[in-house]
Amino acid sequence: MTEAQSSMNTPPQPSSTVEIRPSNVGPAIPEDGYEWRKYGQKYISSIGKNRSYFKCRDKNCRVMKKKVEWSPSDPSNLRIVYDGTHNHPSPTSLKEDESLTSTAKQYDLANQVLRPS
DNA sequence: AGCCTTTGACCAGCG
DNA sequence: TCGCTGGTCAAAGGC
Ligand SMILES: [Zn+2]
Repeated sequence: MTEAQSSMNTPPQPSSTVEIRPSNVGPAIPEDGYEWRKYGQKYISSIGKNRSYFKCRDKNCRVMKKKVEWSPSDPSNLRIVYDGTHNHPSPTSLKEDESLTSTAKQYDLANQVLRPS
């Protein structure tokens, strides 16, 4: 039978293209004052946790990588691991008195995350 | 137009 | 030697 008939049938269901940025993969993109581009996500069975991979968007910062690790049952508990070093000033000013007072360095503590092999 | 995000597959190193 | 895991890349679509 001609295909163009048969009333509605075998609908290709195009609305199922591909999942569009559901934003439900993680707790949220924690902005620490820099901009990052997510380039991968994997579940590490070794520790039973999810791990997201972020890269600094700055051209002078391509070496700076950020890894966000969070428990599948506790997305609120994030573990941020920074790799590399920034070679450019903060693209976005955190606040205005952060660099003058002790307000800054708060994320520095996050950098102290130990790296157990 | 550009930029962003997501998923799958591949590769390499190690024990 | 093999298997496994972790890590990265590419493509597509949407705003
Ligand atoms: Zn940077």
